[in-house]
Amino acid sequence: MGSEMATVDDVAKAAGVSISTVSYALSGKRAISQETRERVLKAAAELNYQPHASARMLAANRSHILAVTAPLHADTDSTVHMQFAMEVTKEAHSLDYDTLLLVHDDTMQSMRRAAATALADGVIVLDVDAEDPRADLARSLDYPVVFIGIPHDARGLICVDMDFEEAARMSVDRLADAGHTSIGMISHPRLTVQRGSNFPLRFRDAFIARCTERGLEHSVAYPLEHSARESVDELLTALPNMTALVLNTSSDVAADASSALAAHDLTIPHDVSVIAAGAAYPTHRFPVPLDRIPLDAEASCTAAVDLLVAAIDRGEREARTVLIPPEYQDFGSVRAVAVGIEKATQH
Amino acid sequence: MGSEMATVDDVAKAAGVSISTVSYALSGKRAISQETRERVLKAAAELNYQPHASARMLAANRSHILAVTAPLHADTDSTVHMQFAMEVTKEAHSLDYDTLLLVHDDTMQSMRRAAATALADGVIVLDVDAEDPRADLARSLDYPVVFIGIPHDARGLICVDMDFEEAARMSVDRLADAGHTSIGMISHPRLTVQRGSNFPLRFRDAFIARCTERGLEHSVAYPLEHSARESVDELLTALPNMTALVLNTSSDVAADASSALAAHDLTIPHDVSVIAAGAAYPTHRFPVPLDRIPLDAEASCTAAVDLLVAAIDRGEREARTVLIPPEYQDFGSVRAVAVGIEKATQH
DNA sequence: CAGCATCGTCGAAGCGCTTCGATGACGATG
DNA sequence: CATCGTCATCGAAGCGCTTCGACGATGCTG
Repeated sequence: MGSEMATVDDVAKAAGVSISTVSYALSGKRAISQETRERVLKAAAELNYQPHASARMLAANRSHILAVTAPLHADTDSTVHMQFAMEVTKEAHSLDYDTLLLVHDDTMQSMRRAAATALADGVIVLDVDAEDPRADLARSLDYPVVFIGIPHDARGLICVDMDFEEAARMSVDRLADAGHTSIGMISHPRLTVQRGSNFPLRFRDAFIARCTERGLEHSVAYPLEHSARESVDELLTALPNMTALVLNTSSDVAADASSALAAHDLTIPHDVSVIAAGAAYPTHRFPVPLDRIPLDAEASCTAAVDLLVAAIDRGEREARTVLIPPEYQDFGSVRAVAVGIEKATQH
Repeated sequence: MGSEMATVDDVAKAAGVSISTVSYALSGKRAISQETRERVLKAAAELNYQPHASARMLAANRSHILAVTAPLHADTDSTVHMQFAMEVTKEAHSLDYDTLLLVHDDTMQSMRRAAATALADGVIVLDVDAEDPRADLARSLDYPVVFIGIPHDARGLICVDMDFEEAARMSVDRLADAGHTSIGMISHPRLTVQRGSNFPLRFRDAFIARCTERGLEHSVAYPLEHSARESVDELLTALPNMTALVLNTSSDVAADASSALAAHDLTIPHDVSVIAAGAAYPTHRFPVPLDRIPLDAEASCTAAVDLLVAAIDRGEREARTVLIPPEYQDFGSVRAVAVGIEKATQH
């Protein structure tokens, strides 16, 4: 076990062939006779040969490492990013890549370093802002980069993200189809939105557009911190007849929604139907479980890593944006409103 | 920016010195005249020279990469591990190391590979079980490994962990000093404990020992899933006079504690004083904020990385266990019991 | 002033691997 | 039977860096 690490030379000697033959037999990059290959494989196995990573990197000019950058905003929910980092790692592993974690204040510099020193073969960018400076960096770098999230100016970039617009439409449609005509929405905490995180805006705009399209009363609130209370108050002022609530917000705020509604003597789903859309956190264990359109880390990360590896291994670098279709999970927090009765009471 | 990457040769030519002089000037491993060094530094800066990572690794036989292994137990709270992974990464960065994320079912193999291919210079092991097979692996490997968590057989290993025993004692003392005489404890979910995670046992045993020592009534419950309800029921059956509760459990269960107590018409801290000990999650935003002895990822990770780097760079490989002293955070969930009155009512 | 450290620099030998071009053996071709 | 293409293998040239030993120059020492 501890015995000195075996090298290609050792394998070559043991198999009675040259070094290059060993290399070709193991990589399959040139034809090698069945017989010789088997001899090499056997020798390699017996010596427990493992190619020296840096030697391989240097010679092949490829590290088989992907870098994952996650900036550390104070307001950012780092557990979400880490979930993404994990999914990236899993998918990368299945494609024979390792992942390097780059979590520094200065993501730009990390990215530049990873590229300049050839430490990593490519980069996955997490937590993308609308005006993310890493977009320009990526364009200038001539180096494979895939964004999970979509910056405002996505020209020339490869991006993957959940289809937040579709998720918003799906939420509105679900509620409208159930007869709701006055829908509130709680967005992400003000700070996140102000910083210019991209997806809250996309979701909100699509929400408003769809409500307008379907002729629904609507209003959007931005919570201040970790509580939903003020937002619910706001919404009920703006929409006294509100019977439905769409949450596209942080875990804290979503968890607080039912008690915030309870403060107004409203219960889910009897008085208010609720959907948590783009939720990275589970909602089925909330005191009142909520219907959910999950932010599916696995789907996004798988797609992103596949694209990145394609860019590295097969040179597929054309810009493109891949949207992951949302999926609706029903936990019973949306209730149909009897339209006739509703109308009757209003008249 | 995009221009072809500069190499030592380029720098050497630009500075009018030999390659080795450049290397020594940059590394400082041999004396170089002030004047020459400045010339080299200037040339390097102008060419934006960044040493090629794999070349450096190969020549120096050191990758400047640390591996972080986090096995993926289904029952495990991966966000906690990821928090640790992040802290490790931050500290590693400050010591000029990068971190590779190894999150596979087969942690053993990952570790072996990292060592055998010299991909990483050392490994940080997270989520350590009492009977963790990685302990034996580490002993057999002659390779720097640091455990965050303490396996049952820690001989020959370098381990870092929070001092759970001390945290348990601290909790008991706090409550006992406040006059409580009947203390319940909710441990980690049954599955975690059964799997042999190490720290729940250490905490529980120290809790029991201290209670016994101070002559306090006590009982321990193991929740089944994510709810505290059954555990609270159990404890109140075992300890009808219970006035204090120590939580050393998962975030879900801890968050549920106040409502589980409320079901018995008990409020915190009026009827029951509560301490969350060894909590990786924040408790001050709970409906009722809880006193907390945090599981301080930063402290453990900093210590662990420092030890690992010492083992790598300075060969300090002697076995040792470093315990991080716990720290008490008061959020008002512990209330003093007037002993005289208590006694009076009992008589 | 011969003898000896010390300092600053250079050249060259690798680190372990990949990969290109060359070579020989062999059967197929005209 | 000379020629050519294929197939399997080998040798050698790097990849970009670190590091060891050597060497001239300089400054001390006795």
